[in-house]
Amino acid sequence: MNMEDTQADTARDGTVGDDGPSTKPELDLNQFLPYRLNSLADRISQALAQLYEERYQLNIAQWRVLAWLSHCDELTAKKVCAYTNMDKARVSRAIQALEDRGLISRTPSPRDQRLHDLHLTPAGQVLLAELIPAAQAWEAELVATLTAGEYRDLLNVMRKLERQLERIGDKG
Amino acid sequence: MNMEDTQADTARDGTVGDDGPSTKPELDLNQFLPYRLNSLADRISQALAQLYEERYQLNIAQWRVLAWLSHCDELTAKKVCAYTNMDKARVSRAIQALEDRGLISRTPSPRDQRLHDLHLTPAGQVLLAELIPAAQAWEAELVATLTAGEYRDLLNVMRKLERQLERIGDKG
DNA sequence: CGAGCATAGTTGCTTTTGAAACTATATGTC
DNA sequence: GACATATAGTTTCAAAAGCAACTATGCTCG
Repeated sequence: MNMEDTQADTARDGTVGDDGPSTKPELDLNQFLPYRLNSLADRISQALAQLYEERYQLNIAQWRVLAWLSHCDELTAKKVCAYTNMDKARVSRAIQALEDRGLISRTPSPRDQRLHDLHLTPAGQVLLAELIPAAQAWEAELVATLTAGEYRDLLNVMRKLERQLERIGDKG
Repeated sequence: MNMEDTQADTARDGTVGDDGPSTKPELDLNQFLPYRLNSLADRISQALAQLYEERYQLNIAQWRVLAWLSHCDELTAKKVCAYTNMDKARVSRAIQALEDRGLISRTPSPRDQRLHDLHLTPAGQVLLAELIPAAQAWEAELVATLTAGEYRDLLNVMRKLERQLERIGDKG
C-alpha cells in the first residue's frame, strides 16, 4: 500500500515519447469485473464455509448436495452435476462421504439401475434443520445493508450476465 | 428436470401432520446469494480463462501476476498475495513459471534483500500488449447488455457487500 | 553488538481436484 | 436377440492447491 514514491505513474496519460507510439496497455484488476466478482464470491464462499466446515465438517461439495436435497424430492448425482456445475467425480465423492456419515441414503432407481436416488436420512434432516436457518441468517446479515431495490437489481443484473455469458460462449 | 411424478412435494406447505410441528427447512440455492454469486463468478472466470490459458498457456495465478504488473511499477510477491488473496506458495510458483518463461524479471530489492522486485521483460510487455486489450474487449462484450447505470450500481453493490463482509468477519 | 522475534519467499508434503479410463446398465438398430 | 452406442457413476492417475516447515534477511531492544 505504500505508493508515495512510485514515480513511473506520471506517464499514465501516454505522453512519454521514448517508449513508442502505442500507449502501454494497463489492466486495473480492481476495475475489471471478472476479477472483482471472483474475488468477492471467493471471500463470501470462504466466510460462509466456516458455517458448514467447522461446525459440521462438510466441504462445499457436500454442503451443496445437502442443500439441493433439502428441496428436491428426486435427486441423482447427474442432476447435482447439472445444477452445480461441479465435476461428476467431485460429486461422486461428496455423495459417498455423506452416505458414509449416514446423512443421506442412496438407492438404485427401480426404473433405471444406473441411477441412484438420493434421500436425506433422519440424521441428515436434523443436520439441515440446524444448518439451513443458520445459512439463511448469515445471508440475511450479508445483504442487510442493501435496500430491497438494490438486492432485486443485483439479482437481475446477475441474470443478465448469465444470459450474456451463454451467448458469448456459444459463438466463441 | 422430469418432475411430473414426484409426489412427495405435496407436503411442501407443512400440512402433513406426522412429521412434527416445525416445517421442514428448505434452501433453494438458486435464490441464495453466496451460491449464485459463486456460480456466476466461476462461469465467468472459466470462460475468460480460455483467453489466457489456451492462447498463452497462462494459468489464473500467472495471469493475475501479469495483470498487476501491468499497472504497478513496484510489485513484490507479498503485494500480489495481499491484492489477490492467493496463497504465497501459489504466488511463488506463478512467479517462478513466469520468470522461467522470460516474461518477468525478479531482482532482489536493494533496500531489503528479502524482497524481490518484479518487472515485466520486453517479452512480457509484448504478451500483455496483446492480452490486455483482448481481455478488456471480452469484458466489454460481457457487460454489453448492461446499461451504464446498471454497471455502476453493480459495482456499488459489490463494494457494499465487501464492506459488510469485513464487518461480519470481524465480529464472527 | 547479539539474542530473540518478525517477515519474504521457497520447498516439501498432503489433500483436493479434474480428466480420462473403466464398469455396469440401458437403448436403438438390424 | 445381438451388436453398437449412449449414459450414470466410480476409480485411477496426474496436476494443482494449501499448510507447514524451512531459509535467509531484517528489525528491536537489552
